[in-house]
Amino acid sequence: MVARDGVDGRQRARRGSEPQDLDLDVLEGLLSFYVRSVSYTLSKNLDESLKGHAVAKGSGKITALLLIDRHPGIRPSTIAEITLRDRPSISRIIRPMVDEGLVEQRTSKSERRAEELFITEKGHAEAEAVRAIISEQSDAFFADTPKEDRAHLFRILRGLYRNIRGLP
Amino acid sequence: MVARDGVDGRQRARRGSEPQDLDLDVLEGLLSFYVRSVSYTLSKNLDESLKGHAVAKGSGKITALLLIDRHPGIRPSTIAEITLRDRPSISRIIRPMVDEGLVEQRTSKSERRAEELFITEKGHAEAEAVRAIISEQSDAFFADTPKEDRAHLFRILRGLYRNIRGLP
DNA sequence: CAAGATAGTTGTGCTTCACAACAATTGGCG
DNA sequence: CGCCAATTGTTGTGAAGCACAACTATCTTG
Repeated sequence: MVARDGVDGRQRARRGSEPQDLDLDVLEGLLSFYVRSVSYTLSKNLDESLKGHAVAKGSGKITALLLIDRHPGIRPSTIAEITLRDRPSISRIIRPMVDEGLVEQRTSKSERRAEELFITEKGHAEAEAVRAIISEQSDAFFADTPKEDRAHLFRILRGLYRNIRGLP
Repeated sequence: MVARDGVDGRQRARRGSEPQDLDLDVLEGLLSFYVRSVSYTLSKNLDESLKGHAVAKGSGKITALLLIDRHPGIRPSTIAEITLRDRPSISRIIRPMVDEGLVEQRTSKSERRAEELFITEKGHAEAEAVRAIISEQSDAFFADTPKEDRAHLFRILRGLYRNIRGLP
């Protein structure tokens, strides 16, 4: 019923089959499709905006930087839990940040297995800059979206995240 | 102030440093963090539910299957536009589906560069099965979310997607 | 002190995805 | 008609994200 052609002789006008008018409701139930699209676009935009910014490329680095900035002494395994990644991933995310002098790593006194992470001055400045860019980019992304929808979206997504994590 | 320990002698109870009570509002503005978390969890769940189901592993295959099922004659490049992927990705997604007999590929009569994709009976059955599983899994995912929030989320995400695509 | 659990690291491989390059085909314009 | 640019699908190649296994060091428990 949809996107059919040829029979009615409109072969020539079909230039790319105009994907606009395709029945996207096919994917109605496919939440993951829309979520993926938004997620993909957001992180691509972010990578673009942060080009050259030490933590560019990879939402993992950004999240880690912000977490360490606001939670001095946080441990890698905690970051792993929060970001739904495993410990090796966090380890590989943090090492370059230490190498670049954004973060300092000290073994905990009370538990010498654990490492405590602290932001450096350079790292803090970077975190501030990143926060500004994120905010700006977020505004641009939502330019055509009503403010209340934006608030809704945040609230709902945060709720889903808490469910995923098993938080109250 | 957060995640501190040792001083008060509660070393034993610190099992994982209780990341629950961390101030997640740090990431308030970081929409991409929540979106990534939800996206990641959804596709992981989906992969799990679809284990063994031909189109398991990869939202790309699922989307392609459903699109071809509902839009006979759709072309790979159109699927690429819709799913925000590039043509090589779609090519590599579709070939195994053709090999497994889910999809048939015929070169268009009016434009011999283009391939038109059609669902086979086997593919249609698979699409139906996949739709059922998706719906089921979506219900489970939203079990603790108010119905209206779910509707909101769909509407807002669809709007953002349309913005991304430049659709009206 | 021995056994098991935990924190962080390193090794390795899988999956996703983009960019570049290519052949085949089409359309436009002299 | 004939050449050139654009488009469709494909293959080559490499980068990035991420998981699982395995290892060392440390801590807890019996």
